[in-house]
Amino acid sequence: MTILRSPRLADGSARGIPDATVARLPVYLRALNALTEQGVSSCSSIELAENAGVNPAKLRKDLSYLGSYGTRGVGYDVEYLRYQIAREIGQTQDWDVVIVGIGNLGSALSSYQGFSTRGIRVAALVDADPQRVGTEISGLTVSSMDDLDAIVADRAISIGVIATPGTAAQEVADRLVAAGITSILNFAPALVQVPDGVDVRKVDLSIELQILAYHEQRKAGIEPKVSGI
Amino acid sequence: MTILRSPRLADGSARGIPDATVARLPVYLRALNALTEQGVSSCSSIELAENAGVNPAKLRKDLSYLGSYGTRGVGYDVEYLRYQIAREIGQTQDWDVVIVGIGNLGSALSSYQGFSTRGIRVAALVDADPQRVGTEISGLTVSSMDDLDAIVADRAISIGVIATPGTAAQEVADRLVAAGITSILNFAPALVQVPDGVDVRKVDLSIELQILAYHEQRKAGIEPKVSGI
DNA sequence: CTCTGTGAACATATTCACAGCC
DNA sequence: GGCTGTGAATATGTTCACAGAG
Repeated sequence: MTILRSPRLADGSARGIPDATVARLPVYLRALNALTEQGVSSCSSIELAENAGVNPAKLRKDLSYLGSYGTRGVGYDVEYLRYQIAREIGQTQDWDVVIVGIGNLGSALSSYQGFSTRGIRVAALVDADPQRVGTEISGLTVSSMDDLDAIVADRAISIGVIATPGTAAQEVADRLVAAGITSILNFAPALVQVPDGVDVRKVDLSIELQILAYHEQRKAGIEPKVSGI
Repeated sequence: MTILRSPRLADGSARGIPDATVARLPVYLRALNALTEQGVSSCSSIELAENAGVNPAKLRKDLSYLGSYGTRGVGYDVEYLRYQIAREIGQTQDWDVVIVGIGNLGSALSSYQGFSTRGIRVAALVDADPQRVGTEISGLTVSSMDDLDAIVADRAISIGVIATPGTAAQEVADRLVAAGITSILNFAPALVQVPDGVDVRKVDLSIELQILAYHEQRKAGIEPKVSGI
């Protein structure tokens, strides 16, 4: 939740892309990859927007924050645009992440197929439970929490994933920050406090379903009222 | 992404709570539960906001959409507010969900501890792979896709979770909708199209990390420039 | 003529600041 | 006096609609 702000474009190189746009750039990248696989080498904002599931105007506005990478009257060169977005979001390099908490969810994340093609490399697994330390999960050996500092330093890891129970989340976040991690993806159902300069994003599996349940309830509750339609 | 809209409060009973507020209500519920466990029976908007990780004004505005459940000069009764929010988001009942795709992620979701206490009950597991059908995961037997219609109908399930590879996602979504599912949580890295009236929410594990990577890149790239501070 | 890039209009969300009740 | 509930102000995000490049 502690996300850096810089939405105004100042001088030359510092861009300042809106958060909402940043969150969609990976979606566009995926859509462009799909088009490449289909052998499409050029596309309009309408086609790309369809593949990404957004409104074409929104897509064009989003891309306009990066620069003018299209051709008026023609559209976008798929490969060129793909490279430009990849460069913008740092996908020209791989990012190493360390996962803390190798329970069911942590194990699933460790072997998640979708990461490698998106510039994410699971570089290390850490767990507090001595029973799990030494275990091998999809080619990686689970390390002890005591080795966290060394792992983060040695492999120059800046992104950590918390996949522990909620009760351990804050403690783990503190350890990650102390080890030098500056970005955290938190799957634990708990709020974690971090110092300024550290970004946290939260994925809460229950909350997503609770939101759907809310809408379900409304559907069920409202339909009887709208008997005319 | 196809979320029903009704932000305007019309006559009496139809409320119309903003999406952003709906997404935070489960967070408040969790914070209230935490306070109850600590033996706190009353709290101010400031205390609750701290526990939920939001601004107190935002919290008060969010709660104002539900009604006036606080007492001026005093604060909120934890138990009473907890009940009111629970009722609003449909947490006074349990919601059955069916998970499709029992790979690593699907298995992890099946045994996720956080659901049961949040009104979510994993009622059925389904997989297209005959090898997996019949397997038992945390007390549930994996069923065949052929049985999907019967399962959804018999257990009156309205929420489905897609945990398949991206390539299967649209096919699975179609099957879920055909079976009568009206809300889908999609973990597959793919866009799914659904008819009007069906809600889809998407959780994309890669994208969350890619967004963090973007911010990491900025931190790394910008610091050398801001040498004065 | 086609399709991008973008100012302007609109919609939603957040935060401020204070009136009103306890 | 203290804290909620909320109008008003601000910030952010989305969509429209069209000027302008090719």
